[in-house]
Amino acid sequence: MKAGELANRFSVNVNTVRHYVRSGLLSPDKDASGYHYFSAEEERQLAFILRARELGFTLDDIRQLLNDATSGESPCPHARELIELRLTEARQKLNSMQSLVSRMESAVREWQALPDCAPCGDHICHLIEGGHHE
Amino acid sequence: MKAGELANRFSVNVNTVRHYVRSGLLSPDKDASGYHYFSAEEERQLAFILRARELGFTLDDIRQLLNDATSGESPCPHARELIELRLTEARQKLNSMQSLVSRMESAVREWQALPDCAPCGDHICHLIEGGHHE
DNA sequence: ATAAACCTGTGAGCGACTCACAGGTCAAGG
DNA sequence: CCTTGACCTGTGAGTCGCTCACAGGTTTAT
Repeated sequence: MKAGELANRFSVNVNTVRHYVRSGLLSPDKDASGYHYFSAEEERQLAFILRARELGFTLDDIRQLLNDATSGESPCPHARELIELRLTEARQKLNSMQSLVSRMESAVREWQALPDCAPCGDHICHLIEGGHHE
Repeated sequence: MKAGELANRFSVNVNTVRHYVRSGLLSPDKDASGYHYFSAEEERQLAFILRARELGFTLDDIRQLLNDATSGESPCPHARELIELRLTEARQKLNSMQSLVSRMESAVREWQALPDCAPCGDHICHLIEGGHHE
């Protein structure tokens, strides 16, 4: 199977597949004319990569898990450590996204009652500068 | 006021200040020896930038708002449009972060009952490959 | 024979910093 | 006067995970 076909089968951009090849997550053989040949094993490996990505692993994490597996080690202990790490990070990011969204929603709400400002030199945009709530 | 002092006053990394200078959001004059001189106006402008950043505007957005203001236009209409745009994006990102976190939490929960796998050739990591729920 | 539709590697762009580096400037202490 | 150290400068590159563009090679259909 060639790159485009594999990409189609998994509904990902062909450039994503090529990115994984470039960064060593997939290592397909090449045929005589230089085209990549993705075997069933590569296919399974791509499925693994995509599932791991869905679970919040970084590509570096995935590289490490794949290295474990190919060097005969169980990747599971690393997977457990890494997912805890990524989950902590994801929760932090989620929190900051939540406060961002509510900050933005408050601003939009407050701005509805406010007129546009004319540029008068003592502020840049009173909407933005005005509503501090800390 | 020089870069480091300004950065301290606003509790931001001095490199952030320098980044804003480099990308044209701040345009301090320079003294004879080549050092940047941040006036009270620059200071107010940095405060504006930081507040806008808190409200989810991109640096490009902020650049546009500053351009409006310096070209004598009221930035408020743009601010209103842009914040709606960024809010929509932020909500989408928040949603995807929420589903990511719950996917990760489910995985961690399920994995507690599962043993580490030995690498047996027909899977890479059964923890990761196992639990699809779509 | 030629055009369309693939494929290849490589380089660059996204966003908002952050760090590293080489070199200039300045104040304080000996 | 000189050195040390702390600051400053511009520039280049790294982060992350793609995504696109480009120039050129291959294959397939007409």
